[in-house]
Amino acid sequence: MARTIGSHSDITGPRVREAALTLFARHGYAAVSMRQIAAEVGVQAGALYNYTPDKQSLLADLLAAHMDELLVAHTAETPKNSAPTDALEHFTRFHIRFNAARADAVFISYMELRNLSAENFGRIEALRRVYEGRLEAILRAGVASGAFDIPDPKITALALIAMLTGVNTWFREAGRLSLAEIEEIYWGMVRKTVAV
Amino acid sequence: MARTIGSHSDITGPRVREAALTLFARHGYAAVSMRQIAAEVGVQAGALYNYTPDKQSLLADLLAAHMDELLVAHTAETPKNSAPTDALEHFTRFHIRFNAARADAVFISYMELRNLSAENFGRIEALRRVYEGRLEAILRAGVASGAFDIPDPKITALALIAMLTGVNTWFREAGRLSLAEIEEIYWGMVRKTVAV
DNA sequence: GTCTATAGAGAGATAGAC
DNA sequence: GTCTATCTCTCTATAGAC
Repeated sequence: MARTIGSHSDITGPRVREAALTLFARHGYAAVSMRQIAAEVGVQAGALYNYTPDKQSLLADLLAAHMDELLVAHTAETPKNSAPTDALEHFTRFHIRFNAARADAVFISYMELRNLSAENFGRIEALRRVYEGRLEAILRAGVASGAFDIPDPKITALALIAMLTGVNTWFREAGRLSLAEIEEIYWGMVRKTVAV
Repeated sequence: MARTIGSHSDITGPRVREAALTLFARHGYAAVSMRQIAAEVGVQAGALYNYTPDKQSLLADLLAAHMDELLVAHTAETPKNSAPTDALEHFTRFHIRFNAARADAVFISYMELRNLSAENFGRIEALRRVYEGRLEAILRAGVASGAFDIPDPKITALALIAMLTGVNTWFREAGRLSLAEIEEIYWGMVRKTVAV
């Protein structure tokens, strides 16, 4: 990769995070060296330290940014005051669509938590619990209104999220099913799971 | 850890695999050194090479052994000629119970596939597909008999396995729910998911 | 079968020139 | 802001003594 002398902080910064995300997802955090990331970006390893204090912070920032984006997008796209069934359908479709568009970030969000410091781990986990809490709230509202029959809303929330996130392990753009078809199938399963 | 001079191949071998399993699950394959494994066992790093040709084979053997155990146990414990609903209930309970008892092995089976050579990866994946195929066959039999209503048995098989395996991410022996209660809740969800 | 010692490669991070 | 050079450490794997 060609490079020029001079100032590139506005370009190089995002490229570093992008390269780290891709490489961490493909080979794992511990297996990727700073030199590999630098090579992908087209700089020398030392230059990376203009953008991150160390390797661990690079990972933590990627995970935190992903969780932030998830919560912000979910808030922005969620209609207010929906009936529980509508809210659950929206959550289902949002989750599949959002995660399918960010396969690498979702992957490292599950795989690389153990490589975070205790403090960073706590921060990321708290954000994840907020997201899980939103689904749980939808389920509880549906139970309260009589729309859903669920013995344990917390467990059901975790079970549904695991089921939906599982799409990422096999979904391929060129596969047998389109994302729209997958949304339909999964919404059908979610709907029946909570049905009275 | 104390150690003695002499021959211990029958003891040390299993201890090496045990230590590797625990450490790989806790810190990740790439982050664990042969020295750490040796220290856990109570030998020097060089001695490990009496039990594995290299680090990669150690991982591959752990994953292959886990998948073999899974298929053997599932075959042994599965009643013959069950009605689809009974077979599905058995699969659900078996999966939860088997995986809860082997959290470390399940974890690395999902997390460390990318650290396998292409050949080892193909071998492990084939075993996994056999297991998924058994659930899919149950679902298809239920559709054929009219017991289940499922738009896409392959996708439903993957979705249910993801849901069931998700238990491992939060289940703790000392937690709010016993494994028996969890089995009940999940069987309730599975039953409704496939219901006519 | 395990030890000690080490070869050889590669890691993360820093210093100083430009 | 990036480079080159390097410090210091750790890694996998092997050799040879016991």
